Amino acid sequence: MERDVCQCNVIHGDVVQRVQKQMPDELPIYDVSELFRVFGDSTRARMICALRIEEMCVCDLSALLHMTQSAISHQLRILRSARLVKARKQGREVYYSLDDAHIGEIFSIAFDHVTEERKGESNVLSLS
Amino acid sequence: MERDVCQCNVIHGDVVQRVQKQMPDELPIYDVSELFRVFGDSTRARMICALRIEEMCVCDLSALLHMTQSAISHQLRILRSARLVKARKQGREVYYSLDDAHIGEIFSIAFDHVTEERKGESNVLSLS
DNA sequence: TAAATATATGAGCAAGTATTCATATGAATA
DNA sequence: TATTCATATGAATACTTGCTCATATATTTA
Repeated sequence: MERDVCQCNVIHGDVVQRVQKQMPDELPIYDVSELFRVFGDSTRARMICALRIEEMCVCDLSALLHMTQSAISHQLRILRSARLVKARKQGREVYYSLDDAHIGEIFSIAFDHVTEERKGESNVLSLS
Repeated sequence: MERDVCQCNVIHGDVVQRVQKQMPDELPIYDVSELFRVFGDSTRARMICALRIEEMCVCDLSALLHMTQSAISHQLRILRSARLVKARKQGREVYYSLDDAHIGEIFSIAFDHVTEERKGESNVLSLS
C-alpha cells in the first residue's frame, strides 16, 4: 500500500495509475539523474565547456580554471568514470577530450534555457 | 598569474589562451551547472518524469513515488525556486506541472544518452 | 466555530562531496 | 641511474544535501 509512506489519502487514483503506467523504468531515470549529477558541479561544468572547445592536458585545464592540479585530476576521474571524457596519453602528459556526442547538445539546450531565463528575469525587473 | 594555483608549468600557453577566449562567461556556466544540480537527484528526476506526463498534486506524487508528503514538498520547493515547475492552487490542493519547454528536451536527449550507453556496455560485456 | 485535511517549512541528522595536503607512479631527461 | 616533471590517488576536512519529525498554515467540512 502507498498509505504507509504517504500520510494523506490518494486523491486521484486514476491520475496516479495513468502516470505509473507511462513512467520510464527506475533504472534509466536513475542513470539520467546520475548523469546530471556529474554535470551539476560548476568546476566539472567549466571543464566540460573547455573540452568542448579543444582537447587539453591536465596542466592546461588547471591553469585555465585557476585550480590545483590535484582538484582537476580528481574531477577528471569522475568525468572519466562517467564516460564523459576520454584520455589520450602522450609521454608523461595526458590529453583529455569529450567522449560523447550528446554532451554538447545537452549543454547547448541548457545554455539556451538559462539565457532565456535571465532575459525573463530582467523583463520582470524592468516592469517593477 | 596562474602559477600560484597550478603547480606545474603551463605547457601549452596557446591552447589555454584560445580556450580562454572561446569559453562562455562564468555566470551562465554557473547557472547551467545549477540547473543540472537540480536535475541530479533521482527523486527530483522522478518527479520531473511524472510531471512530464501529467499535472499532479502533492499527495498523488507522494503516493506515486512512495515517499512522504514532507519529502515531496521539500523537493517541490527546490523545483519551484529553480522555476522548473509551477503551482496551481485549487481549494486545499496544489497542482504542480512543468514550467519549461526545455526540460523535456534535455531529458529526452539524456535518456537517449544513457540508453545508448547501456547498449554499448552490453556489447563490451558480450565481447569479454 | 471546531475538527479534519492538504500542503509547507524549520530543525536536526546522517550521508555524500569538493577541495587540500601529502605522496605515489611513471615517463623524460641530465 | 638519479632527478625532474606531469599526473593520479588516498586520507582528512569543511561543506552540502536529502530525509525525518514536529509543527505551522490554510482551506474545507461537520
